[in-house]
Amino acid sequence: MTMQALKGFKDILPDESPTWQWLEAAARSVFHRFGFGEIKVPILEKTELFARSIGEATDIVEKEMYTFTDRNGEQITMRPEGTASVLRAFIEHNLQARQALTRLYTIGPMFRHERPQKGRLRQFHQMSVEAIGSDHPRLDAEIIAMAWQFLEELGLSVSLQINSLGCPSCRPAYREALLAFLAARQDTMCDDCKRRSTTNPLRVLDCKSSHCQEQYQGAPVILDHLCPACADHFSAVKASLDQLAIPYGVNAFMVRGLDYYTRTTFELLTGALGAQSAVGAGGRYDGLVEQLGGPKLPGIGFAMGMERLILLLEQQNQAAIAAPAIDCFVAALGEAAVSRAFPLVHALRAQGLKAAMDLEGRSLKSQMKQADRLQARYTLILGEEELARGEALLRDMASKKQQVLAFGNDPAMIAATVMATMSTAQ
RNA sequence: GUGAGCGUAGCUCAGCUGGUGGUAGCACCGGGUUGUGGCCUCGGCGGUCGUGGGUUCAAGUCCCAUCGCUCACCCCA
Repeated sequence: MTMQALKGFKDILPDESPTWQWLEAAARSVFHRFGFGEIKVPILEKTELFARSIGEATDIVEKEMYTFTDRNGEQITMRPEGTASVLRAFIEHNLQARQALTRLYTIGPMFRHERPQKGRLRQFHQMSVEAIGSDHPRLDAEIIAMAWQFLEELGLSVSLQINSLGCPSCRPAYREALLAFLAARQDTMCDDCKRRSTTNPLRVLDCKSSHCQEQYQGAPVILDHLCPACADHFSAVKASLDQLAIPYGVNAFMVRGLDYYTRTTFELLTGALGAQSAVGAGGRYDGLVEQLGGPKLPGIGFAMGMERLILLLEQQNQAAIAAPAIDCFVAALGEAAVSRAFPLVHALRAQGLKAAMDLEGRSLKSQMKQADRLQARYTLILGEEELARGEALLRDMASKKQQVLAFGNDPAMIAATVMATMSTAQ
């Protein structure tokens, strides 16, 4: 093979970019209605930013980051997620001084060095949303509702699961209870679970092995160990979701892969992504802004995986991925006509039409085929006979009806005639 | 990091137990219609069978290695 893109890195070809543009437009539309503003942040950051926010012991930081030394000897990393960078920018520019609650979103590529598979790439794209400055449970519900609204507008059907991970005052006690429970079962659990019980004990309860699941019946559940404040908060989130008629399931075993999450976490799940199940996920991170050296402000956010959304759109909403049609194809026969058509097409484009022509002097049949393939709504036929009579034929491709247009020497005038005729014909 | 499957035309793929690579489909170009698309029909273009070794009289086919892709585990959007 000749030159190829890196493993897990994909080109987005012209065929697919209309879908991407449509997806981004849909996201912006919803996010703006909910009061979010776009922030664009760099793709490279100091490694320390991610190590401190995501957590030193997480898989992402331990083995998945694209980290290298730049020419000045500084350790830098290609962002594996968006929240850390956005919060860094929030702190750096004192955005909290402008309003009590800051609502930000960012769209762009993320990088994780994993083995690629369906719905998972090394460079992938996320739409990442953050709301900083309030720990009110209604904000949690509002954020989840926005994600839900977005998916509804995309025409996608997914399921929502929520959980609460507690806070620094209730999580340690739960963790202890869980560790004790797991310690008693070390001999009978699978190897993965043994490993997980030291690296990420919460994850053990999520094991797919039915043998493990059986012995975890009766395991301590985080929701039973929440402190009163966290329990009230979670109840209020649920009540607010009910108020908005957002359907959700509570999954006490839901865990997040990043260390910074507190209290509310949620996932948007589907069975249509191969081994991957989440199209989007997020949660509250009340200590993170302070931990990164900023003011003591709570926050909540989520990320949606764009490649995963597009996989779903392909299955659930074909209309979203249709190629755009062109307005007018100009078919010219013979050098004299082609020479007249060339400036005409330019004039049509200048007037705002999507116009095309064949430059190679192919047969009319061939040009009609091209017009058809481009899904042209109209074809303007410009042949020697018409030219001699000072006319052109405008063919409606769907109805096959053709009308004769007067055809003078001024391309702009012709263009105006074509456009006027087309708009009245519609 | 671990495991499995697959690399034949631009794309999707046939190719049985080794015996000269397909009239295959789609796409592309041209003809049937001396100037009219989507259907039909005829023809044309198009291949170092991923790469390198080995076995054999003979390898797309068997063996080894290597590169690549895909899917799954782990983990995650």
